[in-house]
Amino acid sequence: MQNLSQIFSALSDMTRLSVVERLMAEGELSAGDLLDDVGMSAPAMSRHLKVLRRAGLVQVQVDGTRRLYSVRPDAMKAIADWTLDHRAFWQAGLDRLEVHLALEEKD
Amino acid sequence: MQNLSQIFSALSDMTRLSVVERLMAEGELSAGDLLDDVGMSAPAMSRHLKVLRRAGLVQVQVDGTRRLYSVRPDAMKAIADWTLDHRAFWQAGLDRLEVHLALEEKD
DNA sequence: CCAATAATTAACTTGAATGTTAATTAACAA
DNA sequence: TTGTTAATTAACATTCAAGTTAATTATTGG
Repeated sequence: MQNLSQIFSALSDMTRLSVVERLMAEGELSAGDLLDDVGMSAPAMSRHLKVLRRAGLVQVQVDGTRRLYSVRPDAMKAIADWTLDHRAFWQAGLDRLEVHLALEEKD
Repeated sequence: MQNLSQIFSALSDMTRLSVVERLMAEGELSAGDLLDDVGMSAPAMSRHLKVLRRAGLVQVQVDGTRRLYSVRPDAMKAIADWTLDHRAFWQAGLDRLEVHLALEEKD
């Protein structure tokens, strides 16, 4: 599994975040499929996919002349794990906020 | 709440990711405190903090000449929510992987 | 008021990221 | 083989990110 900041870096671009979300929703897609309606050249998309690959967020399966991309579940889990590792912090914080709002309502 | 890609962008830098983790572990710290052992100029850190602020990841509380920074729980929750929104995807993927590994063990 | 401390903003340099078009590689099909 | 399609790599231009030092703002204490 890759570095977490590298994963975040890969997702810091709207194009790449959209690609990942689309792959999770629609399953594996080719580089050409991912190009639809994006208004971007093929080489540009190819490089975005390379960034996602190197971050460990997607994997490729060769299918003839096409490359089928899909999201790696373990990469998504790495992010989920990180948030859950700190859940005690943000859960407590949100609870405090809720109490605060509840008290404010009384005024 | 800010854009998710903006949050990821803020966390894509190791310095900033470390700052966020340190703030979650130690509670609120001043800009000067955060500078310790980082080997970086104050202006550089100041700008990292600005990035985190604009992404909605941290908040500031003025205390005399110091600025006390802390992590905003709702920002962390936004990331957690995103991963959980797609949990069905990566959970299923990991289960499949587990089955795969279990079957491989039999050989 | 004046000096000291904390932090930010300004100005500048440098390296990385992102897009383009052109060229290259690889697989398939006539 | 030859031509077509899919995708990537090469080369280049431009914009953005991140660091530095110097200057500025704001608060506190003598």
